[in-house]
Amino acid sequence: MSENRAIQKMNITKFQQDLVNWYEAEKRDLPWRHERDPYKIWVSEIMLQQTRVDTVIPYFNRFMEQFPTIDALAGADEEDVMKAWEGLGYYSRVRNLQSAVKEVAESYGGIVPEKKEDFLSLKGVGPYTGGAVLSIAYGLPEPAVDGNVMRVISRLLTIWDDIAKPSTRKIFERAVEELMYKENPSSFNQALMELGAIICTPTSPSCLLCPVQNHCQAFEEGVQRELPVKTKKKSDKKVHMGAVVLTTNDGRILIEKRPESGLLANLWQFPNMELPAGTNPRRILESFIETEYGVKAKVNTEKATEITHVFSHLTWNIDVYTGIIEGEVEKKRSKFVKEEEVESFAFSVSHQKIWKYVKGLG
DNA sequence: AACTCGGGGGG
DNA sequence: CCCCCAGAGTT
Repeated sequence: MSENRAIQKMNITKFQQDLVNWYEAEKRDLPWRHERDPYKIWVSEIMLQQTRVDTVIPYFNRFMEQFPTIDALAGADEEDVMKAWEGLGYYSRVRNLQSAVKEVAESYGGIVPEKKEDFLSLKGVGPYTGGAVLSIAYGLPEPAVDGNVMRVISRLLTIWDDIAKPSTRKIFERAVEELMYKENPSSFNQALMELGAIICTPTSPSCLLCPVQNHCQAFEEGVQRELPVKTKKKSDKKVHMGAVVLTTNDGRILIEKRPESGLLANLWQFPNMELPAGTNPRRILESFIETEYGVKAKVNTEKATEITHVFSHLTWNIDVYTGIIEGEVEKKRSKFVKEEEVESFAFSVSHQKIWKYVKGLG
C-alpha cells in the first residue's frame, strides 16, 4: 500500500502538532465554533453537507434562534422548518433532521446519543456526519472524511484512488484513524477540513503557506496539482417546463405543494409541467389546469418570461405564463392565497424567481 | 456501484 | 464555462 509507505516515513506526532497548532492559531470564527451543545453541532454539520460555510452561516443563525433546542425542533410545524431551510437545497436533509431529532427526544431522553452505532442509525446521519459530531461534540477519535479531507490526505500521502468512487472513502478513513490526534480529535478533524478550505484548495493549493508542507508527500514529489484523482460525472439532462401564475378575479393566487418525495419534495410552487417538444404551451397548460383542478383557466398568449434553473443533475428551462382562473376549487395539496401571503410559503428558488418576476409586472 | 437530490461561489 | 462544496439515501 503506497499510503502506508507514506505514513511509515512520517513523524506523526510532529504532523499532529503542526496541524493542530496552526488550526488553533488561524481558525475562522464560525458561529458553531462557539457552541458545545451536540444538537447545535449536529445541525451545523447537516447544513454543511455539500454546502459552503459562507452560505450556511446566516441559515444557521436564524435556525438557532427559531429552533434553539431538540425539543423546539421536534415540536415545530414542518411548514415552518421547511421555510427556515428555503433556498439551502437538498431538502431531505431537514426532513431527516427533524425526524431524527424526534427520535432522540422519544428514544434517547433528548440526549444526542454518544454511542456510534446509535447516532449513525439516525436519519440523515452518515459516516461523515457521524464522525464529525462524535468527535467535535464528544471528543471521540472518529474520522470525519469529507471532500476537504480526501483532498488533503490524498496529497499528504499521495493516494491516487478515484475519490469519486464511494468505496474510496474507506481508504481515507483508515488513514485518518492512523493519523488521529487522540488528545484532541475535535481540533484534529476540524483542522484537516480547515486546511482543505483555506490552504489545500482544489485547483491551486497554497503550499508555501502550508503548516504541514514538510510532511506532504505530494509537495515533495511536486504532484500536488494532480491530486486528488476525481473522475467527472456525465453531463446533465435538460427539461423544458411550462409554469403559470393564475389569479382569480378577486386577486388570489393558485399555489400547490410538490409531492412528498423526489425533487424539491414538499416545497410549494406554481402549477407547472414538462412541455413535450412541439406542443402549444398555453393550450397544454389550460388543459392541465382543467383536468388537475376541474376549473377552466385562460392563459395569456404572450409568454411572461423564461427562467433557466440549473440543478446538480438537470437543467430546467421554464416558460412562464400568467392567466386567469375561473373559480377556486382547492384540492389536497393546493391553495388560493393573497399576493402578500405567497412569500410565507417555502418555495424552490426557481419558483421564487418566477414570483419575483410576475410580482414586478403588477 | 450508480443514481438522485439544490444551490451558489470561485477560477 | 467548469468545478465542487464539512454527503446521505435509494435502487
